[in-house]
Amino acid sequence: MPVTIKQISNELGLSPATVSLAIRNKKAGKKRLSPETVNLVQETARRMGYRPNTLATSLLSSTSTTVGVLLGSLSFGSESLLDGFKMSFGPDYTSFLSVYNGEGQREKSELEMLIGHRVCGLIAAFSGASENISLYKDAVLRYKIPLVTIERQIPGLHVPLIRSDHFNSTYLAARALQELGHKRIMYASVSFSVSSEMSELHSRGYYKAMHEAGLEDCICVNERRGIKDWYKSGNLRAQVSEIMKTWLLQKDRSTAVLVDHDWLAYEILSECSELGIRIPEDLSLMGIGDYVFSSFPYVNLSTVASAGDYPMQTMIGREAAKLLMQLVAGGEWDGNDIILPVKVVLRSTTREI
Amino acid sequence: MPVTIKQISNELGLSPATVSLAIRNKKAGKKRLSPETVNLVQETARRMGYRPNTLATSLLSSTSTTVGVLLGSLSFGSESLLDGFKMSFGPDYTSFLSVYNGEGQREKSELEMLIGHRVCGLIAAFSGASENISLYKDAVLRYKIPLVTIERQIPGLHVPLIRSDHFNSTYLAARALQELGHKRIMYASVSFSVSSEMSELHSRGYYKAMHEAGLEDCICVNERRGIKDWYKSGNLRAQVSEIMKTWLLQKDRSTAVLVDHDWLAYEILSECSELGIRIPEDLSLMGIGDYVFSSFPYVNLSTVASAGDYPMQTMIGREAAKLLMQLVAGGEWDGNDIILPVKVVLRSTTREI
DNA sequence: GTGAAAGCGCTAACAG
DNA sequence: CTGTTAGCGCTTTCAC
Repeated sequence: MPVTIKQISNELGLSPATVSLAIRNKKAGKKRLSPETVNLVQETARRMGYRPNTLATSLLSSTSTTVGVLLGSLSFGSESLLDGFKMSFGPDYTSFLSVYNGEGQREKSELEMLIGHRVCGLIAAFSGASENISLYKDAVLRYKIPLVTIERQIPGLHVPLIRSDHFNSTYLAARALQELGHKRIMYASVSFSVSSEMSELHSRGYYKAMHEAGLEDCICVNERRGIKDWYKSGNLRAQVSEIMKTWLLQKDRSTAVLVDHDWLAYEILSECSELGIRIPEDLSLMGIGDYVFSSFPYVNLSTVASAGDYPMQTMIGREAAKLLMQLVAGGEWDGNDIILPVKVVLRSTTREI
Repeated sequence: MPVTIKQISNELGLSPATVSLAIRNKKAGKKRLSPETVNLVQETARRMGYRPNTLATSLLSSTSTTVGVLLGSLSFGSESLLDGFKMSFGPDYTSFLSVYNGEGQREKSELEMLIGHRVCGLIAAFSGASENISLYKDAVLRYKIPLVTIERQIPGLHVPLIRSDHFNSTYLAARALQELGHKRIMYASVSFSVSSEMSELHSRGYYKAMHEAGLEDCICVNERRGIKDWYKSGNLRAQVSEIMKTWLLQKDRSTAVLVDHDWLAYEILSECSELGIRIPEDLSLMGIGDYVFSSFPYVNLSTVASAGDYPMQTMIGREAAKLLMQLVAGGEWDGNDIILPVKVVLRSTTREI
């Protein structure tokens, strides 16, 4: 049913080559087509609803304008990430969206599909499944597909990583709390299988800030298996109870709690209101991430935000896509990962002490 | 750089045809290849990192396994929608994600791209820009691309629409409030250019419930231009002030307010806490949508939710993709739109009176 | 059992 | 200024 160049050429009694040139108005070399022909052809093409078959063009030119986006899951914040990608993709590029929902097998098949579609570039959130590393290597080394990663590195493959500055998130947060006069600052984290690098950096930032200030650290780490919907209300309840129990049992209670993630803070806010613990009077609370709800007046959570012009997820998406576009255009990578800066935002869940 | 069948055939001294058959292990007709050949070829293909070029296959077969997803914007809730799509797309399908950010011109070019890529199916949120209708028609009528719409109809094109039951959202909500004993129920809405159909149905549902009960209606509609980030904190402030002012000035104040959208309710919660209006003691508040935050204990908003197994956006995505897959497989559409059922969820922002 | 040839839609080279 | 030819990578007849 699609209209082809051949159909137009038959309709007009011209050769396909002429039609092809006329449609794109290509004055290649010295051979200018007559303006009448060009007009006639373009007019006819429009009338017949002709849409060039990108598949054919890509096949012929061995290049495409499609980029693959491979994500581990579609959850809260993904929309901002995708929005960031869109900001930097050129207007002529389209993107495939692939999601593997934390399944290594799916990650593999989605990646195979993207390679099969001969994407000209790739943005991926690697799962960590070692059996898939060779496929990523194939994509980059054999198929020469420029690859930019987010969230975590792919071991053995030297490609750019774009991420938030996890180390400074906790470092600056702890420092900010210290400056408010807090001495006993607890750090609570819920780690997911997906983010071990992140947790590691978070812990280190916190330690450094505490040790530099000569303060004692107090850390409370919990596990949460299953990344799907982990942030939805209720799914963090057990971890939050654990954190609050730890706090309640402290002989010398911390005056501030710094948590891994805003969503954890939201749950703690709930828990505290049930427990009759007033925030920030009884306890200062700080999150990380600055998700939409944190700036919402009703919540007004102190947190660590992107220091850039957009929310962190958007920044990551934007920078990742920007770099990818450069690589696709043949540019060189300077070899450095992009660590996006953060800043502390003090709102009303923290107080001076 | 990509590995081709020809390379494999050269490597092995076989013909491309044999290799092609062996790779897919196709025993077409009676001509079974010798198992040794099959093994040898498959082994070699694996070793060489062969990935079939989908572009070539699609071109040859005039079919593809890519579906186009065209959205007006990427905002809060889009991730659930996309997740819903993914749930129903077959594992062999990939999707293009196109976003036009409310710009008619962009909608056109993205749609053209999708057609150019010869997607086998299309899910679209039409912008309402009449100049683009003919292109949608071209896609469906000329290119025979099955199309499923979400959010709004495309005038003049008889294709399925998947949406939430807007009418019953307000109808059931108003009824629920009546059952709690409320007589004076205000309905406040912030309408966007994008959603006139929705607003219309919302109003009608509310009216019906009030008139059936013999109660007087009180409606307060505000405009909010620019759909991008309309829900972010602060962007609804003016509208919310207007709504609260209307309420404060009522001679006989409404005991309940029903709003168009949970996010509006969140803002009202903030506004009320600043104004010293207690919810639900002074005023019962009900939203529509049941977004993640509504079920969050700290908010606990009474609202209208999906009556299905998943949140509304996910349901819409799931059902839209499911129907599309049926159409792609050659199935017939029964001609009816899919209106997804809703239910009232009473939480703690409403009280009996 | 395997190979040769044609063609999907398009464009680049080269003739005319 | 326009037409002919060849070929991108793949699969499908149809011969051998």
